[in-house]
Amino acid sequence: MAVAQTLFHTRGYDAVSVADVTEALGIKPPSFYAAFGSKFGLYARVLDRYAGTGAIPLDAILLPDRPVAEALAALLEEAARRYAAAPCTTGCLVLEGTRCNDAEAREAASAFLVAAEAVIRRYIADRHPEDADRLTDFVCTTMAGLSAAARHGHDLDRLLATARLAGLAIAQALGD
Amino acid sequence: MAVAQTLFHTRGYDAVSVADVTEALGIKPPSFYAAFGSKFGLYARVLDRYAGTGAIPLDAILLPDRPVAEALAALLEEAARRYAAAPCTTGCLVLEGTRCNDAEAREAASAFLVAAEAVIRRYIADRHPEDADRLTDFVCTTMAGLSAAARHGHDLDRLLATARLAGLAIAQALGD
DNA sequence: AAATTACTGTAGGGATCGCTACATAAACAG
DNA sequence: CTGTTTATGTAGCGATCCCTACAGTAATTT
Repeated sequence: MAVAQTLFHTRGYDAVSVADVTEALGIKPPSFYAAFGSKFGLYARVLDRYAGTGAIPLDAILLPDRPVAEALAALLEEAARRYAAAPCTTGCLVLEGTRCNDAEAREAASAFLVAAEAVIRRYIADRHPEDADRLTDFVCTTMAGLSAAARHGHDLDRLLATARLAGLAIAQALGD
Repeated sequence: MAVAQTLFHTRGYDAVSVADVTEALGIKPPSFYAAFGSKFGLYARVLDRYAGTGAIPLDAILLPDRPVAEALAALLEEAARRYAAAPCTTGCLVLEGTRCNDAEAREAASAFLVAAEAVIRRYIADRHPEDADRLTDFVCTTMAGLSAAARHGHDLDRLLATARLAGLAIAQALGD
């Protein structure tokens, strides 16, 4: 499972073939299909696993007793850190998964994205209801940008600098 | 050529097959290969065409007699407008092209991206040399985010709001 | 008009894709 | 030890991919 997660994260859903997976796992196609059902079946399980291992722990960052602007800035910085943590698995598995060419896989990844957006929006709306929509859009768009930038080769320092600049905008929008 | 550009912009390089193109153009494969050489050959010509038709006119926005922060904010707003202009061809053809699974096509798109980044960096460095690198990263990362958000379905209003928030960060970083 | 060139359509090659039928081997129940 | 079940490996199916050899038509040249 870990190697499959690395494969999908490194190359993306489309670029990983079942043959790649079976070779990496040292199994043959029939064993693969007995275990996971399909390529998408494996991907769905990888997404679940990612939510628990590689994804950003929203609950640990978006704390109720923390200034909203500070929490959102910390979220962006954490994204920068995770997206540049490993040289091969740059960016976000979910965000990158939402743009693959398989409709089923795309929708599965989008479901995780929508769920994360909802958590962020609810957190903001709790104290700044009138800013929740546009700030959620801004945070998620910035995270998508950070994921893309990481894939383009930006290292940790560059991603962090970008995340901090975005944090400035949030602080300003929330009235310092 | 226009229909090919729309095809690549709508579905991405990988998801467009030569059969799709030949059918859309009403020609047969041999005629296609006589005209364009290969799928990549067509894509390279589409990228060139895009630079003149659909891409953002950097020179018209990044004017020397304009405050840098204002120009960069205008650039982001223009990106928001273009990325949401048509319902099918959302996002940026070049930015989306940099993440396809064909190495040759990816590098061709990346070349356009690098060139655009260089223009932006030079424009900033002219008056704010110490901020050029991180502001260029921020602007390009935000544009990548806007392109992704457009593909995720954000409409013009949402993209514009995000772009304006990012503009705030730029103004603040350049000392208001 | 005859001959050469340029082009188009048919048909298919070679490779890879996700996936599976079938036969063989291993593990277990009686 | 026999019989059943489970799992693995071999081999390949049908579809699609990018691309091309070849034959036939149209246009141009002599």
